[in-house]
Amino acid sequence: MVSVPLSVIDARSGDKERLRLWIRMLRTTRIVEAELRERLKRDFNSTLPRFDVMSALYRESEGMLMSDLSRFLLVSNGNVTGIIDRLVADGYVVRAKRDGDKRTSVVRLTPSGVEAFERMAAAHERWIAELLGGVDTAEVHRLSEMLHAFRSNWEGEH
Amino acid sequence: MVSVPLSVIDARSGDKERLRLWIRMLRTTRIVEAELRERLKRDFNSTLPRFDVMSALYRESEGMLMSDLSRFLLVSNGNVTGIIDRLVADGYVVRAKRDGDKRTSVVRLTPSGVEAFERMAAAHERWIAELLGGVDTAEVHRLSEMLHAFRSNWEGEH
DNA sequence: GTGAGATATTTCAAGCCTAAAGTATCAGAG
DNA sequence: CTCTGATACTTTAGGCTTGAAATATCTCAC
Repeated sequence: MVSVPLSVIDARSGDKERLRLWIRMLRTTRIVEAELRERLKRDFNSTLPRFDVMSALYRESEGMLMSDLSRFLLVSNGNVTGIIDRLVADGYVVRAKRDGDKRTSVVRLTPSGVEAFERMAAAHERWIAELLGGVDTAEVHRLSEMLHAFRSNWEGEH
Repeated sequence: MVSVPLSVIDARSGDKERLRLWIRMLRTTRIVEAELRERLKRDFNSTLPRFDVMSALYRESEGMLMSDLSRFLLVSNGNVTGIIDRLVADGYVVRAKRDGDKRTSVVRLTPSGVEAFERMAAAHERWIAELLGGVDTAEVHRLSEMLHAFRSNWEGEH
């Protein structure tokens, strides 16, 4: 007689595998992130967080609220304030008080910001193609779908 | 007559897919990391970097050099110095000047550090099982192998 | 043994990041 | 109108992170 159902044993061993998966995912992400950080600094004297912010603003040419940015980028409000401050200092972004609500400020890229972002984005895309080039094209699709499913599932619950 | 070989077109479209994959991977990692960070803070008043350092030291009960730690964790030397400083202040880690070489210091967990890490590690494993529970067990294995292959490939080249 | 370059670690300045507290504004109940 | 709670944003304290400069020590050719 077996004292533990097989399904439970399966779940347990699956959990070990999940832990291993997480560690590998974290490590892979860090390796690629470190490489991107280094290249952004070297070629554009910029950073990943700045790139992320500019990328979000590029897609929303009308501009975004600070709170939209922090929600979209999954970072805190105060964090966005600092990054935007530095982008404004560099002339890549402007804060505007447009609508009636005096609490909000709409931030958007300046023409100079658009130009800078486009150059960075082109390089970024080439770098990713190079860095992930070792992953088989068929597997890229599978993997991408899995991660998308994970995230949809997560957001459904939270 | 086709001006661009099909293989090139394939490579191009695969690159777009790789970019999407990277963005999804980064986002998934951030979601899970944010959740872990929050729980480590809430339940153990600790952080992810501290957990990583303690995890490395736990596996090497004889202790590690600062430079071994920074190499293993993929972070800079100066970074490790700060994290170890705080762990020492908390009584979880000791720096020892053992061998002949007066430049190096061997850091290792104290009994209190071992005890604290074991409690955190148990919770951490449960959390990962919960957070990645939505991923099918068969896919976990596939995914894990892919990432392992990616990293081996990367380290072969760098 | 001694001087040059290599190695181990720390310090520093600057930027990223969070949670929590602070400021200003808004919206709605009464 | 005015009070109350919600919302948008900034500020602050503390920790993480890097790359580069600073210290200290080691190694080894001479």
